Amino acid sequence: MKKSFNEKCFSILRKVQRGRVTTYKEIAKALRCKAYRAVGNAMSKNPYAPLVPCHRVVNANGKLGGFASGSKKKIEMLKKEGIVILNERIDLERYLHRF
DNA sequence: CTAATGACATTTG
DNA sequence: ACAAATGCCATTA
Repeated sequence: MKKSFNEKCFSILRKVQRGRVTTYKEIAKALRCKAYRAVGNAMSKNPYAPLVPCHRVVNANGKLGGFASGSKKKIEMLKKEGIVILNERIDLERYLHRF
């Protein structure tokens, strides 16, 4: 059985190491699609909660985006991983993971 | 199959 | 620079 779109997203996101982030667009690009919307949807479902670091996924403009347990929580987690967040924003130039 | 939805992105004011 | 409007894609009802 072929992998669903979300499972592909998870496979990619799973590669993102600690202290690093990615964007919905980057994931879509890795899939050779423009379905960043669908990627976000997949994350919201996220059946592989601890296995997939969905909190390391942010918006393309460096903003946080959303999070099931609250954006606040997301910020805390990222900060704990060593990521510097300024004004609820992330320096993508520095932390963006490239596939 | 058609319509509605959402953890987005880009363009416009 | 910020806020609102428009466009996009896959999933779900």
